[in-house]
Amino acid sequence: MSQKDKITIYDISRKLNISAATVSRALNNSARVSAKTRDLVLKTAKELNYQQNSLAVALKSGRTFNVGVVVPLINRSFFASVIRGIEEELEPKGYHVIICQTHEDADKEAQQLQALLNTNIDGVFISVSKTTEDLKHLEAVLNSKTPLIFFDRKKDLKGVSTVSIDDFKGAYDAVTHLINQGYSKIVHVGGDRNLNIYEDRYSGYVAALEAHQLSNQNLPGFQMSSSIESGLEAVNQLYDSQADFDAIFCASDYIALGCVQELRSRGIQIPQEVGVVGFSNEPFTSHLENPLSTVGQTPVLMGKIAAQVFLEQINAGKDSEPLEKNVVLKPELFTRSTSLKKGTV
Amino acid sequence: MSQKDKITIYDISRKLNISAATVSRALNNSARVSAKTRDLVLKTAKELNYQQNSLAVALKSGRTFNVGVVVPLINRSFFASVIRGIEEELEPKGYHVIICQTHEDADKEAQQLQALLNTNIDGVFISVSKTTEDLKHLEAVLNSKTPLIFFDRKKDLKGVSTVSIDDFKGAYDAVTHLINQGYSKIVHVGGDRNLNIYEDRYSGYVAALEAHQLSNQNLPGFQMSSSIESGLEAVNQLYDSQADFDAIFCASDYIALGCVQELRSRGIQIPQEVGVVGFSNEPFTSHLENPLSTVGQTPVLMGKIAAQVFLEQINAGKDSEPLEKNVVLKPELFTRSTSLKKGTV
DNA sequence: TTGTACGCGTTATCAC
DNA sequence: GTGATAACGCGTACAA
Repeated sequence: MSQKDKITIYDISRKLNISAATVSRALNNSARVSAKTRDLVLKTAKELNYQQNSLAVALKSGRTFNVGVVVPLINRSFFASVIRGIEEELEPKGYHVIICQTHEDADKEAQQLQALLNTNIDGVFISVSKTTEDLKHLEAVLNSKTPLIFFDRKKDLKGVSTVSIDDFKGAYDAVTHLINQGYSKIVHVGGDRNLNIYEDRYSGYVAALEAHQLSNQNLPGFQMSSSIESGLEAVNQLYDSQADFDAIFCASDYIALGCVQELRSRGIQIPQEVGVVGFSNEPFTSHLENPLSTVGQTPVLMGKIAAQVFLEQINAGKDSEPLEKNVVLKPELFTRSTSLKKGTV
Repeated sequence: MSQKDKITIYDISRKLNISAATVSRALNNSARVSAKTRDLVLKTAKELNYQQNSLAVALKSGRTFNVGVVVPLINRSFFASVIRGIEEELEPKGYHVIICQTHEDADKEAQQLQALLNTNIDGVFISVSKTTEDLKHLEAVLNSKTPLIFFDRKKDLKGVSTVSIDDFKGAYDAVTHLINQGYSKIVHVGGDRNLNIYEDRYSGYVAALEAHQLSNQNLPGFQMSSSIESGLEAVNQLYDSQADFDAIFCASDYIALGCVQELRSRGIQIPQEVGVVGFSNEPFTSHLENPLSTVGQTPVLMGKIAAQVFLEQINAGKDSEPLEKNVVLKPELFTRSTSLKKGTV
């Protein structure tokens, strides 16, 4: 069974004394083939264990049935889940998903995108890195007529469809929940507002405070990276500056975890003295002894919808105007132990 | 700047009134080109924003500079880190890493592998799913002369290099640590021993007990899936059967977390009454209020070494005998709060 | 040093 | 219904 050399449609055609063209037609279910020869071709193809060379097909057709997914970090549960959603939707249609991570590096992002383009990808899904400012590499994708879809983290670019969640509402709901639980001096430890998601979460936070006449307290604000260390540092700064606060709304679960750790090491009671809410619903948030309240983002659904948008674009034809679709998903608040001052939901 | 149509070496050759062959040579730094024409070609290539069509190159050369990584689950920190190690080693060499997940499904694994083969991948890294019994799809990879490398979870197959950690030693060290901390009735909640890693962890556990004359206690044993639920269930079964135990060595961190949760909900003191050790050093283990003791597997290093083995194989030439290299890494025990009965390391 | 011609495996467009 | 033939874009013997 050591079938080293790849067999082609020519091997089949020789064996059957027919032309390669006929074999190709038979394999592709063309109507212009007699049922008899088609069955014969299919049978011998199976016998010889023929495998279509998708490289040749791609070179000929221009379609590779490969799509690229570019994310900052692969090991964030959020991104892994979005990818899973894309896979679940696209693999049944014969597509392959190539995953790239940028490690939040704009240069690396540009390289990855260029490399994907070189392999004649059929489409690109991207959640941009937080250092991305220049958009040339994204425009290059559009210029090559390759469908481009932003998910979660997006940039302002014509002709690009986006799938995101309503970060404003997610933040607004989270802060409102804190207020309903009896907290009134709510600090926000946010992310880099260069990214739309962190900008929107900040705006939602501000709006919720305003809606409850709590916005004139001169509360300190933070823009930090999404990490445990940021959370530790933020809490330290709050106490160093003797700020008056009774709750922290964090732009990420990692920040929230850092806050919780530092608060606890200072002997602060959570949620009695200080309430904490995170963002993303990373799995570890529910594993903690005191599960963390957080905002869920339905990432699998996000991936599925992004994939559907891509398929629409493909079906519309390669030369049609890029359809610009903007889907916004609803976030979901998970109220767990770190924010339940009253003990009820 | 709407450069829609892809430009080829022919476009360059026409513009310069030279042959496409010369352009190709110039682009590939062939010695058989005058410096003058080479510079000219390179310059106009840049002007025209020429991008090599890697599909054509692949079809011609048989090399795609794509490698596939097949893992059970992408969102396990362990696998994500191995992938990162592979990337770090291979991307500088011009390779692309295509990631596939099998969701522990042998059929899906076979499909993924076949699909990768169809795209003329240059190599395959795989950690097999736990349901994999039939090895035909793996032999198919070998028959196609594509380098195949097992990491972590391996199968017995000739001509395949493997990179793994010493699971036996990892388990042996963990159990010995528990014994040194004063535990003597140590139960093992293991994984499916169809997988070599769980088999080895079980053997290491048994050997450590034997080495300390603790093996004749008729302790109950478990083979369960790696999940929180498994841990909950195992602890429940232990108490239901009124088993006499004072420590649990778990084959995974998720099982360990489940054990900890159930023990705590029953009011058992950890580590005073019962000690717990997990396996893998998933990040959440150090995030817990009571950080979980666990066995670390240096996954990034594992990925890097797997990549190096692959490169060796490639450099040895495609038709050379497949070199069978077996690298075994040393595990690293992280002793944290859940196993420190004496309070010291 | 450069050009010609061919092949990689497939599909599409012609004829017949 | 079937068979030549060209074409996708590139690399490379071979010839010049």
